[in-house]
Amino acid sequence: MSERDPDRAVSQTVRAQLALRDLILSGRLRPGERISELGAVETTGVSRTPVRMALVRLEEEGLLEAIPSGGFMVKAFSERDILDSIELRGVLEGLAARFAAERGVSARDLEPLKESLAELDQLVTQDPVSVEAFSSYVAMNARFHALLTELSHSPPLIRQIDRASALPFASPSGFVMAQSVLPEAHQILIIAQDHHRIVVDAIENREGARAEAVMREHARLAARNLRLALRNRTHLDLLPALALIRSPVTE
Amino acid sequence: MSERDPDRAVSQTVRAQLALRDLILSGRLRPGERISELGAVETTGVSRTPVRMALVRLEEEGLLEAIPSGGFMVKAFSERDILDSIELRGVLEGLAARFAAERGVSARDLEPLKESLAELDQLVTQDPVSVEAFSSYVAMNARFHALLTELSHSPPLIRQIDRASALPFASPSGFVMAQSVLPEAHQILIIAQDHHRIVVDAIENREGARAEAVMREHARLAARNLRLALRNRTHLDLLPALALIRSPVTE
DNA sequence: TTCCTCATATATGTATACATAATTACCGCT
DNA sequence: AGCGGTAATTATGTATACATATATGAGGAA
Repeated sequence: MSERDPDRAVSQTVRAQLALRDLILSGRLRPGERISELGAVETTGVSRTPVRMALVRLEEEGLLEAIPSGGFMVKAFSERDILDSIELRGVLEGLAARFAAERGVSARDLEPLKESLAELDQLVTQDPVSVEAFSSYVAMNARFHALLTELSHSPPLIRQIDRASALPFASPSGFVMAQSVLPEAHQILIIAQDHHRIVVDAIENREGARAEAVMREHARLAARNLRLALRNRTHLDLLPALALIRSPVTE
Repeated sequence: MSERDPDRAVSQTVRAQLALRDLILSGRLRPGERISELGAVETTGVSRTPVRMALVRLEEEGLLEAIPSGGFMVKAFSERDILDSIELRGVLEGLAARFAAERGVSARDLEPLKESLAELDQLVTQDPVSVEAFSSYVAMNARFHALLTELSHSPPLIRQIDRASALPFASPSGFVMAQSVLPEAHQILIIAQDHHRIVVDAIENREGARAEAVMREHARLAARNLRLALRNRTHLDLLPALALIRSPVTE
């Protein structure tokens, strides 16, 4: 009853979850910092019950860690943790691609993936890729990966991939924006798109091992992007997820 | 204030979670059935708040599914879902074994795994394996898999494996008890133990690909056990997890 | 000065009351 | 007799009040 019209659409729990996630990823809540329920109530404007729900969900999401004595703290990640999360996602996406290849995909189901591939081609072929192009690349890339995952037709696997990709630095598009300011940008984009093309081809020809291997290697591009971005320390602001890293990157 | 001494140790939330999980796995709550919060309050004896917490956690655990209009229902699994979950666990454990092999494990860290291996040997070498032996095999097998997972030294991966193994039919020991009444029991046990031995050897010699491959194949033993158990329809009561399966096995 | 203890305060865990949305049942109409 | 609409009931989402456990600070004694 206390709500105005514009907010009525989403639940208080979701609103609290979004607000807290934003606070964490933006770095305003530092890794290791304890999250006060009362404080969260003040900043989010909702009561303790939905705040607690949101905290539990964020813990399952991997952004928070339960404190043994009670409550939650912001999780801290090492660079190794991030690289492992990327490798993990690659392994899972590799399994999805192998399932799709081994089990076969109807031409009708493969259609959307090929369309997505063609859309990506449009972007990659322009030589100086504009920053706006990178933004839309992020969305289209996410769509390609989502479609590919679905082709596994395996709900348990899709669920696990979603969970693994929930951490922003592990998502398929996690470090794409870092490319936009790197000299190697265009090369990496071309290679990534080649991976996309190969995996579609492998699925179509039911080459399971090939599809799996290329998706694993594809994920490692994200690891390369991360390392490159950490070398040239500039433009780390493009990667809010790095606010969660343990020691080095805090400005 | 309302608690007696013996119960004070665990929180109401955990108690509700355990009670509800037991209700689900025992099949008293059927797949697809909506879980009434009020009903859960009556059966568990705790109030709505911890019940809701438990429901959220069980959803993240994979046993419940959120209903769009609100509330939760018991999740239903197909036989394919179960087989995929097993394959998924194998892939993740394979990654853990590969990490351990590639990154190297100190002799001191490998010691507990070798001890666990030796303990398992003791059991496997008796020819007619007693039913009690199978029970302790379940615990020792779980320990071996947990130790192996830890050797990856990768918190994100360990976390994902724990999540994947949370579903009872996907856990490393999920279908071991089914073996106890199967004629092929001893053979499968011997093969499984050989896998254990090989993965330790592969890790010790830093053979990443071999370690990964054998753990994948190892998980497929569980799939074989499942299929065998579903053929000889006897003793399905040893596998309470199958209460979650969609169509066939409901008595 | 330092450490231990006790008291106070604040935090989380739990219970319940209230409001709103959804589902169901019943009645009327076609 | 079947379908649709409305009302009533029940369910979930939210807020808050209460109890308990933990953490912190102050005071006293060694």
